[in-house]
Amino acid sequence: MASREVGVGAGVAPPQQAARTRILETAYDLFSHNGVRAVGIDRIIAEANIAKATLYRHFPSKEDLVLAFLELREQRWTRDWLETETERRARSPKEHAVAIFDTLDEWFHSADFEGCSFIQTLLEIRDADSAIHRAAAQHLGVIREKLARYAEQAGARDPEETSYQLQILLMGAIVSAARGDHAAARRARTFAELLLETSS
Amino acid sequence: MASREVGVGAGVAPPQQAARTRILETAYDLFSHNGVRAVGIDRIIAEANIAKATLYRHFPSKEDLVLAFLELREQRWTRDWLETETERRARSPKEHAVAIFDTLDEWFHSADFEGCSFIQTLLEIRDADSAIHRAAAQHLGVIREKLARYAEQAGARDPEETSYQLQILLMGAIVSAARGDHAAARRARTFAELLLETSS
DNA sequence: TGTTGACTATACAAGCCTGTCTAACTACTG
DNA sequence: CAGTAGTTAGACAGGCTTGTATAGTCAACA
Repeated sequence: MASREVGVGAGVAPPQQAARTRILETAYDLFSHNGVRAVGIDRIIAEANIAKATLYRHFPSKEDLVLAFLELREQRWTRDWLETETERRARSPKEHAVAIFDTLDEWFHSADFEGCSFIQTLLEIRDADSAIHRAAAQHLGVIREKLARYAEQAGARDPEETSYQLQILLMGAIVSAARGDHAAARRARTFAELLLETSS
Repeated sequence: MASREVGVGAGVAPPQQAARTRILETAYDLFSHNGVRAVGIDRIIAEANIAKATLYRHFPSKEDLVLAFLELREQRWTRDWLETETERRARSPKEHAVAIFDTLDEWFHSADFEGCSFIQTLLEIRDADSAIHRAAAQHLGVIREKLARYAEQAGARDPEETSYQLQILLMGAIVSAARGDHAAARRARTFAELLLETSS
């Protein structure tokens, strides 16, 4: 994944964006590996080598930083990785819904499997009124919509219902992998094939 | 759920157990609804109406209290509720594996659906070497073993493999419900029926 | 009746948390 | 050359965190 620009600006970063980028990159790394609750502002400041005032200039509160992190996570994890990799793997749009579990399989076997930040954040910040909780839920909603398109391409009779079922599989496999089940994606994959055979 | 004895002692509580029980009851309520990370010792002390020294007499550290909470959670949630209710609902052992999703359905629709403490704790405390993380993983393992027995009773060819798949469904449904999907258990149920039809 | 053990209340240590503020430095810009 | 905006380092506030220590209360029991 590119470590230069993060979709905040376009093209070459104006110099005043360099600090912001460094902050967000560090937050991305720490939040995605440890959860947003376990990582404090001070640690981000230390590892990003910036001053506290600089962080608070770019992100008025930790909540703002977390929301920016989730946004970036959707770009990098959901779009640039999960979707891109899945659509690259599949030989036809019909196969997207199953190929997504092959993508997961590769992830689960990678050295630093860091888990799903949306699920983790959703559970960590449980207040349903909080902007962070709602953002995490919404980012999961975006994934569900993508699954609905995949279900449609696979010829599902009820793509909406199938997408909810696929997401249950997806999230269940991720939690199972976090528990130590390295074969979770394979198990979920055979499951998904069964679902699509029956519901199309 | 009984609010007197908590399986710590037997029968009538010796007077010196009263404080311990009050601490553990309060911790159970707070931890299960808010997560172990979000709840501090001070809050437990305040709500249990006990002195700080009393808490540290019974539980040398917060980690000990969390481990005791997870133990109690297994007794109450896994055994006294999930298993008991599932086996009560099923008309025969063959139906256990599907009935568990009816039990979940009732849970998801209850007023204070608090989520699965084992999943939440597993994700909150990510250090795989931590005793808390390992305990949470192990309590999920106990559930998987139960699912293997249910799969066997349902006539699954490979009860072990089926149990892993059932747990992916189970945990996926729980996370989906936490996201706001009230129909998650119903969706998972039809899914489980499909699995058992095919794999037996 | 005197001792023991559990409890209460409260102060305190040491550290981490978010967030504000000051003061100085740097680099660009009019 | 002066002004402005971004940055840096660090102090500080106020609160919360886990855990320890002190001192006093209460009840059971020998």
